[in-house]
Order: sequence, then structure tokens, then C-alpha cells
Amino acid sequence: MSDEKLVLEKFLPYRLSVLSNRLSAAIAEAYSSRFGLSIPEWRVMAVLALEPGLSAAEVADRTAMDKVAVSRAVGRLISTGRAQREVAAGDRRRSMLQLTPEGRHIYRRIAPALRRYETELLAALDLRDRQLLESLLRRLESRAAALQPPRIE
Amino acid sequence: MSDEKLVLEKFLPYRLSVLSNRLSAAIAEAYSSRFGLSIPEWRVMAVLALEPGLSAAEVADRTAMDKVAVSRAVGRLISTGRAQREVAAGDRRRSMLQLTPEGRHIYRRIAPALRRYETELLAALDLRDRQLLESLLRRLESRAAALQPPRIE
DNA sequence: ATTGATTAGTTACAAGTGAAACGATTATAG
DNA sequence: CTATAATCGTTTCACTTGTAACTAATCAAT
Repeated sequence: MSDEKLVLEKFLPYRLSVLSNRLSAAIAEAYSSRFGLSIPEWRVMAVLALEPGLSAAEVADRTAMDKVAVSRAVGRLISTGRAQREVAAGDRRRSMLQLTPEGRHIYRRIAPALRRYETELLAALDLRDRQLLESLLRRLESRAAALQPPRIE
Repeated sequence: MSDEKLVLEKFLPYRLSVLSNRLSAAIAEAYSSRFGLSIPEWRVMAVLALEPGLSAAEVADRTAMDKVAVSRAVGRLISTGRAQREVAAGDRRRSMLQLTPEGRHIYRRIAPALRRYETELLAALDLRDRQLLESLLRRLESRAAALQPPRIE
């Protein structure tokens, strides 16, 4: 019975993983070779550019990274002069993070290039299909969040 | 100009990465806790189950893994008695890999559970939408392969 | 106020990863 | 043949990553 077998190349989670890894690698190569940024560092920059003053935990939220990864990425950004931290008024555990002028400058060089890349990628689809993709993705995301993990008996 | 900014949560490669990581983590947790398999090991098992006798390089091809990862995964599968290797007749550099009976047994416990999981995930979509997803994915994959990486000036 | 629990963030350690160098084998060119 | 190049797969090394333990600060309850 073919129910017993699993063709990796047709298995949705695998396909998403391969596609996502290809895209991420291509993108990361661009900003890494230019600025020596890692993926976590770029993610942190991307959220701080839009919301300066976030704490590390808030950054973790918005980037789907865990706090350790955020801590290390922020550490590198600070040591390279691309971000700065102050202690939050009223709660001295909390940090308030923001990009330095240098960090903002780098962000402004990267962000438009990545948006162009996304646009080129989506140029494979017409408007209708782009909306469909959006809708499908949203439903898969919420389904994945709600779903019970696979149970192997 | 809003062209300058990039909202991470709306950026397709980022969304794919988060979705894919969530799915992979949920799935890997299942077979890892049951059988101590890593993702690379499971991928190797999945292709060897369908195509016994592949060489390491062929496994790398079909799993989108690099040869080092394959070598290590195969090494672990062999040392745990789940795969075996013989030297290919006619080319002694090449190995012929296959699952042991034990390996096949484990595969048969995992594969159906993962297929059920995929089915449940896709139950969020009706037949028409599943076909659309399939088509969109295929186009994105080929577009991603053809696309030039982002250029940051 | 004092104790215990919670939260923010860092550090330490073990495990995983990729790039490059490597040994072994086979293919190619002269 | 012989020498050189190419291929298969492993190993090595430096780096990254995740888990758990940790410090410091705040909160909650008495």
C-alpha cells in the first residue's frame, strides 16, 4: 500500500524547508559578504529599524528567535558599532535597543535590495496568485500553530 | 518613502523560514524522541527506503544535503544498525547504501505518521486550494532557482 | 521588610554545521 | 604505461547553535 511510503520530494514540510533554505542562503550571502552580518543580526536590525527602543525579549518575539540568539546577535551588533543599548528607565533588567546611525545606514542599504529580490521572486506570479499565496500561507501558519505534533505509535 | 523599509513579518522568505522551522521542529521532535533520529538521519532513511542502493552522493542529491552531512548521517545510521554499506562493484570509491531490516521497520513506523500529519495540515485547504498551493510552490521553486541573488550596491 | 517566585538577559558546555584539506580510487591525456 | 586531473567520501577545524544553569532585578505575598 502506497500509504506506507513517503516521497520526500513531495512532502510539503520538506519542500518548504528546501525552498526556504535556498532563499535564506541567497539573501544571507548578500548581506554577509557586504557587511559581515549573520541572519540573526540582520533580523534584529530589521526590527530595530522599524521599532527602536525594543527590549531583547520583544525582539525575540518579533523575529521568532530565542532569547539566547537575540542576546548574541545584539552583542555582535553592539561590538561592531551598529546598535546600542541603554538600561530601561524603571526596570533595570530591561534594555532599550536601537540602531546607531551606522546601523541605520547599513539597514538602508540592505532593505531595498531585499525588497527588490522579493518582488522579482513574486514576479513569477500575477496579482491574483500573489493574493492566493498570501491567503494560503496565512492559513497554513495558523493551522501549523493549532495542529498537534505527529504521533508515532 | 515606504520603499526603504522592510517589515519582517510580511517578507516572504522570512515567513517561509518561520513556517518551515515550526513544521520541521514539530516533526523532528516526534521521530527524535521515539528513535533518536536527527533530521539528516531521517532524510537519508526516507530516500533509502524508496531507493535502496544509492551512493552517498546520490543521497545528497535527493535530500538537498551536502556530502559531509550525508556522510555523518550515514555513519550514525550504520553505527546504530539501521543502515548498511557495501562497496560498489566496479568502483571501489562508491558505496551502496541500504536500510537494514531494523531500519526499514523504523521507517515504516514513521512514514505513515508523517503522512497523516501532512494530511491534517492540508486539511486547512480544500482540494482546489491544495492544487493551487502545489502550483504556486512549484513556480516559486523554479523562480528561486533561476533568480539572481540580491545585489546590495 | 523578608522570603520566594518570576522575569530579563548572559554565560557555559555539548552538540551540530560548513569549508577546506585529505586519502583513496578512477578517469583522462599524452 | 605514466602523469595529471577529477571524483567519492571522510576527517579536521573553526564557528554556530541549543539547552540548561546562572546572575541580577523586580514582583507578590505575607
